[in-house]
Amino acid sequence: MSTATRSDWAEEARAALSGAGYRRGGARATVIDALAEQDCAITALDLEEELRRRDEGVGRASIYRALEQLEQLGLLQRIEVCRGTAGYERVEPDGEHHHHAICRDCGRLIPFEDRSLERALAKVADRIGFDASGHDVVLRGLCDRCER
Amino acid sequence: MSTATRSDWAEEARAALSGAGYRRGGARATVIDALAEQDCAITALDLEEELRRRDEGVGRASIYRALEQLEQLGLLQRIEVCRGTAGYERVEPDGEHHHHAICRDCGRLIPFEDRSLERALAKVADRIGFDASGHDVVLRGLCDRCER
DNA sequence: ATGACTGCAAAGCCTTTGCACGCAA
DNA sequence: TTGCGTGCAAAGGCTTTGCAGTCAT
Repeated sequence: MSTATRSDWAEEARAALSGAGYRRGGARATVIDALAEQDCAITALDLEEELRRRDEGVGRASIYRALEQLEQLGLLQRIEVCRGTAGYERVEPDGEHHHHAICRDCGRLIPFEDRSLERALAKVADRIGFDASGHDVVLRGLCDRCER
Repeated sequence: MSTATRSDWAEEARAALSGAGYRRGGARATVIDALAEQDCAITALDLEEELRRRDEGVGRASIYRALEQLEQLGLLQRIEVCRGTAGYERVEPDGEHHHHAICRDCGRLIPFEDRSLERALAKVADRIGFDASGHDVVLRGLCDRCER
């Protein structure tokens, strides 16, 4: 198990942004803190709503801009959660990550990790000579609640 | 190696549609024939353009509708090729399928197959108790042309 | 003082929907 | 004849961009 914590991620994000020449801005700071607390992928619009509920409202454009910058720096991973809608989640400093099973009925995201899947992915990238910096895996089907 | 051919797929598609109670329509037939010829994923808009070039133009709405119906019947798989844009490709009758490495520089799609990856995916779905009917795998990084 | 950051509104882009007409069955 | 299939145009939904005001450095 990893020893990384969520605040490590926020710390790393701030450092990376600063290193990349970004200034410190209120909206982006709010977005980073909110992302640090998420357990799984969240969409830009859900994030906007959550922040508004907490009275930390941030302009929609600022949210999208922050997400894009963080993704660019390799701090966030973007995944498609519904048709045409993107979700974002932290990329952990130690490389630890998970994938998702997505229920086609209720849309629920079920995160999972699997070592042998990771090994297979690394091997295939090597085999085909592709310099893979990352990968997405999504299982599609019915979750245990919807299956019955 | 599979013995399935592309016309098998078109055949199967027509049969499945007919079995599902769909009538035979010109626009959908054109879309099916065009899909049968593709080597890899194609977007709705690229398909529209290709058909127009061939003077077999089909209304955009009809293309989207056909793609959706075919996906619903399990004859097409939808994958996200660019941010917010979907590509579609045939699901072969024998279950054979491939995945993609996508170059983040030039956007090129490099298809690949891998048995042990498939095994790992099947095992993990089983392990977490998820009734997976399908899966997406995308490797992200730089292709051999852009790496240098 | 300079230039990045922010929020609002407008524009963009892919996709879906409404509707009238045409065609398969 | 019935109602599915089609095409056009309009509407939707998510995301990006333009711009003027604000704030960090």
